[in-house]
Amino acid sequence: MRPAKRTTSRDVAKLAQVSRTTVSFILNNVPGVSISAATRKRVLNAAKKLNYSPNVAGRKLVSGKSYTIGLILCQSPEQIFTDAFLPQVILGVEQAAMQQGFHVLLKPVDPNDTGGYARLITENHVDGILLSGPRQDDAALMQLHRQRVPIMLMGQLPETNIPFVDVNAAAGAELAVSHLIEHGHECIGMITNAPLDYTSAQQRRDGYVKALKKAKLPVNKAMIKAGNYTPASGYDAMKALIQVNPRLTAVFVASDVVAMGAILAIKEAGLRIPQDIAVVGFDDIPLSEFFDPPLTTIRLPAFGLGWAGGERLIRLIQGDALNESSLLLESTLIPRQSSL
Amino acid sequence: MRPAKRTTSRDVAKLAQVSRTTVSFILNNVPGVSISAATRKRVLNAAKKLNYSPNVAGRKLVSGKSYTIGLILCQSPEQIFTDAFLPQVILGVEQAAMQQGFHVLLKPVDPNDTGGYARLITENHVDGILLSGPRQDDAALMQLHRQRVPIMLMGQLPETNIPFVDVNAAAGAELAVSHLIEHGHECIGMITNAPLDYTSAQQRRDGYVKALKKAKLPVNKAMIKAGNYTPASGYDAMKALIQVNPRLTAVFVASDVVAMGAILAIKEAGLRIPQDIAVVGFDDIPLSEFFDPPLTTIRLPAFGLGWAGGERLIRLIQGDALNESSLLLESTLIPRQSSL
DNA sequence: TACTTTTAGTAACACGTGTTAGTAATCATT
DNA sequence: AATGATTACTAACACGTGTTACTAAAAGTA
Repeated sequence: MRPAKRTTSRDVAKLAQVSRTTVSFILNNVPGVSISAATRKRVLNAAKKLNYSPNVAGRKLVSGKSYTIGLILCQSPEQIFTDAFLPQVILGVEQAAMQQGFHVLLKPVDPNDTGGYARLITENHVDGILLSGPRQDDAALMQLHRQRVPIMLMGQLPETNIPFVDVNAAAGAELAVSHLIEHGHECIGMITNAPLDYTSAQQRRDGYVKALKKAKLPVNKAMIKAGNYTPASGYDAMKALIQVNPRLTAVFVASDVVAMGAILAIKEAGLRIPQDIAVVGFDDIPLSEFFDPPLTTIRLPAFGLGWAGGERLIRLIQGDALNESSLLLESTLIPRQSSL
Repeated sequence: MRPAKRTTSRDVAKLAQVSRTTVSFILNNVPGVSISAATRKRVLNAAKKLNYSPNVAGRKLVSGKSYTIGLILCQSPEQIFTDAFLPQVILGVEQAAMQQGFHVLLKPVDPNDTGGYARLITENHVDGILLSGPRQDDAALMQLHRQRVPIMLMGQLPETNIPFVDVNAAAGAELAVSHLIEHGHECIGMITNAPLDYTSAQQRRDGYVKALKKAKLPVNKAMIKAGNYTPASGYDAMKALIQVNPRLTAVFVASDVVAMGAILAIKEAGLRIPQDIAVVGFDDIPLSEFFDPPLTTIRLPAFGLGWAGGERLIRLIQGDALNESSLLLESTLIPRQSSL
């Protein structure tokens, strides 16, 4: 009925005929203490024989460390549902954590009731927090930061000095739009990946604007429509864009998923891609190579982002100083037929 | 420098002028002990004032419970990268866990070195395990099961009596193929979602076979090609299928993502969908509505699967008897233009 | 009043670990 | 041979909590 009794370090000590302290010294390879080769071997054998592994609860209690990081996802459910980008990021985080012997606690939080995750820290469940999709209005976040809780953001929060890792989305967007300009387009629309109160949407819009300005092309607010992560939002936005501006010859859609909807709208309008309207996406999801036509897009280092975030958070937890507190990862243009 | 000292139940006790025991009784609402209304109020106020929350490490140590479940993902990295189904499942798990006050520890494991997750249990990190994508050859899993560790599978392992939740993939596949048969197709190929040593691939194949037999159509092994989660594998499989069998008028692809590649192959062969070859997918990922043409597919209750898995695992952990140990969720046909 | 029951609370232990301070035995040095 | 240093270990404490066994006072009962 009841789960088989756990084997403790005391059991190992008894079997190896030494004190519990010695067991701890040996298994943790504590530097500066001397243990004879014979007893070391005896203890290791005993540990293996009993299949001993230390109880994290006890260890956590005395050390104050939980060797767990909290991965907080502030994205809306729609984004989590549709975002093909996220799994790669998560995988990267997990990989980095595992390399350092850390675990990952996953916590999606409703963007509206942000801050419910603070309990993870106060209850000592996790040693630090990796926050994906931070929001400006997150009061709990600032509170934790003041309490010197190790925090690493994935995404930026301009007004703060909380360290972050992020993809250089603005540069990526500029890359995308410059690519269109180089191919002779002068009337280029944009559909954002998300509503504009998300910083990730702002950055991409800024890159779009910067590329236009650099080429001395006019920036027209009516040419920018907002998506909300879903293909359906891309479909609606594209329809509106075509209707408002018949001179349109190209569109930058700041999310491949949203672009999928936009492409459908273009086809339904009887226009050809890329001959009538060229399309460039953003994210390089695994499917975009198989779009019809294959989608030119910006490849983001998703796995690398997660990895860097996890690795740097753990360094922070362990008290190592980061030589530069934040990190911007660069992206690459993947040219395919939708813009050529 | 050092993180502000934690407030413990001792601090609360001191402020409220009572013993630590009393604090514990009140905050945990222990039944059967009598506490005057006055002191109860005093303690609650003190706790609130000090912003006290109990340290899980201490609690875990004495109770043996961690109020955490381990979500083990045995999928290969390719699948995790491309599987749009997974985020919804994870969200469901988290939701169910949260409702019961549990946390979710995420652990992707390499399918080759399965069993690395056993440490989560022996180290007492988690109270139970929710295993997505179980493999037949997973010795560590059986070992844990014998030790009476609470385990819930997402997906089935035919030879065992470990409780599971799963989607009735066989029935879903049958639905898909029957739909094609009803529309007059007699020469129907199949591309699996994964190599055939995955049970999820077997189940879908079995549904395909069953539908053919029911309609007294011949089953031809050469008409079944294996995919491996990626669109590229669908592309290759479809090319092979067309080459081998020119009479083909329909194909059932047991994954929307893989279907995306198959669709490209069909178009490149100069064939039209659905006039020359009808296509039915599986999963109903958010994008499939926006495929060209929109993809007929089987919708799975992804969120519900995760939710049920989490909820039932927690019931298991808490010692509740499940009235039926396992659960099969049904799926729905979503007819769209790719088969009409 | 004398006895029992209920109320309101506490002291002390257990959980399993890491770590500091200390102790005997052995070895090296003068 | 006497002293000091090193080796090889151990006893005891601390971490923060839940819980059992107990007590002293108050209330109820005969």
